[in-house]
Amino acid sequence: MSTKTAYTIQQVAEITGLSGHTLRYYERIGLLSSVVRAANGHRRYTDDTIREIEFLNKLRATGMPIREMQHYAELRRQGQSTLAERQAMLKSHHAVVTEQLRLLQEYLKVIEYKIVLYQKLQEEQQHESTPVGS
Amino acid sequence: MSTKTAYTIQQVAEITGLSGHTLRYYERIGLLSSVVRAANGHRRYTDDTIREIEFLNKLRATGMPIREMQHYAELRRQGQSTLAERQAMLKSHHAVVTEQLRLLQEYLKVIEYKIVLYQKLQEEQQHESTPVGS
DNA sequence: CTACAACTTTGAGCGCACTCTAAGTCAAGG
DNA sequence: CCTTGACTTAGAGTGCGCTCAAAGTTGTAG
Repeated sequence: MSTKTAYTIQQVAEITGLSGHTLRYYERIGLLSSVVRAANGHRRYTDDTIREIEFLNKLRATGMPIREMQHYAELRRQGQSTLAERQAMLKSHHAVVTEQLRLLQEYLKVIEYKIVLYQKLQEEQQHESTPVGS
Repeated sequence: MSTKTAYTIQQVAEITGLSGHTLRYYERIGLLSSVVRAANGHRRYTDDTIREIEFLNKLRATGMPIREMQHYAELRRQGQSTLAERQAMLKSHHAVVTEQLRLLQEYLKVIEYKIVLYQKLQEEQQHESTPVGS
């Protein structure tokens, strides 16, 4: 009943959506802690590592720079004494993303407005016989 | 009554948040149509151009690649016959951004969850054996 | 006249986040 | 034994979006 499921790099690539190249890259820049090796030197990923990668993916997708993720990973490695600092990082990132979200929504409205405007212009065009400059 | 207000590149930089370098760059890759020159060859921007730049900024901020913006600008230059295509581009981009927004909100929730988790872990830590103080 | 600041151009350089190449190892199958 | 294919490493290359450098012109102030 032990969760000894060990994934190959190929499998993890499929599961996480990262390429094998990127998985190795993430490991060597210190984003991934402790990837175990098989007898032949090949990487063997655990469920834990996969969950770790999936969280990293969410940080990336929300725009956290690699640099910051490296810092986060470093704190993680230092153990529970860094819980507060990690939490602070997440809070700060949360605020940034929230603001980003607000802006996106605002800009989306402008784009919507423009779509409607283009609609009107096209309708005008069809009701007119002679083209008019914009 | 004519709005003859002509801005220097420096002024436009301040207004739009883009650097002078970037304004020239945008012009040479064809994002900006028709920037008029003063007698000495210096650029003079109109209110119209500023509005154009501000809209481009919104497209950029919502993640539209420069390539796509170039296409959009090219269509603009071709006149009102491209209204439908430009509208289609904006609609497509709108859909992409909306999806992006959805994902961001989802990931934000995961981050929130983690912040709460870290809170709990810290509280546990304080209620346990080891004396505080570092 | 000189100095300086603000612009101009062309083209090179940079930071980020991958992405790929080359050369090598190893285990399994024919 | 030989080939195949999945892996390994270190390091080079790529694409994007700027960003800067160098050299030259122009207009104004002292």
